[in-house]
Amino acid sequence: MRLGLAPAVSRATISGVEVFDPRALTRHDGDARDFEARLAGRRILGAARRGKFLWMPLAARSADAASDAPAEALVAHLGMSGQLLLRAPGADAGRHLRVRVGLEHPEHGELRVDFVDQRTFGSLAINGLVPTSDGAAGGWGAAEALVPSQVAHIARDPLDDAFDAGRLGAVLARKNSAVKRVLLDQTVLSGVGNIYADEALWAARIHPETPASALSPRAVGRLLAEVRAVLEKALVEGGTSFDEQYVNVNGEAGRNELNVYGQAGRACERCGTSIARERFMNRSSHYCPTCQRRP
DNA sequence: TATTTTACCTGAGGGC
DNA sequence: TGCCCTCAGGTAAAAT
Repeated sequence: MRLGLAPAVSRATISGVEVFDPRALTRHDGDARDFEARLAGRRILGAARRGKFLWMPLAARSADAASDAPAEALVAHLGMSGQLLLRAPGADAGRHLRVRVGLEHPEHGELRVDFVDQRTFGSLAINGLVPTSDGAAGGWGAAEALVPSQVAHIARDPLDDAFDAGRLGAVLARKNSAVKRVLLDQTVLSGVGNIYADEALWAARIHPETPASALSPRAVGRLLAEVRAVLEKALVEGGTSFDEQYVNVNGEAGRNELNVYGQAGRACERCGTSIARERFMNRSSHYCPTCQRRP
């Protein structure tokens, strides 16, 4: 989504903002009027991402520009069902349109970004930027070593050049929690949700309930490699469309195919054993009982 | 302090 | 037909 958004929003000026549902602003610390007023007339500098958080740094208003570095950003988290759709100005609103951002781009002309969200777990916010703790760029597509303050506690994703693999190993070694629980903890590593956790654990042949501290350094290395492979594949395929909520900026579904998630009862691709599904943290885990031995 | 559970939310789909 | 229940899951607050 960030890749699709970046060329359309970079250097564009926000011509107007309409908030149709205030629940889309649960991460914003002002009301809808404040949100609209603070965005109108601002210029977007780019589109950056860390894990599942996306943000668009905003140029300072010329009057209060103390430095060249942006001071705040428009932050988005899509939750489960959020979409940022790039649409022509006259396009249909659709049923779950929550926020509409009108843009004027120096080359592409008039555009709009629609924040559409069925389940309303996603939201937008205007948030101050703070320096990164490690001094590296804030995330993918970030020009500066800055990150929105509400994203500062989120770890880098495993594909980020500045990702600290040593720290991951150290955290895993001292956690007795199930390894899948740790994979889902965005303060340890980001970008992995329920689907990609199951896929990476299957690929690494590790049972989701294995205590993180019980993994050998070799197993940790294998797991990290598979997490990276799963994320890279998903990015190439444009994401995973388990239902119609997962789409790119043009509303197109991802084509990523899965080995275990949602495959309960089907034969394991490697050994033919029936894929198991069980409750885990109020959701589901999918795994192969033969390839992924319960500890 | 560290870990685990729950609330938030809508729509699809199944059972009766 | 229509009501009730379950399920989907990321985050952060609340509970243990």
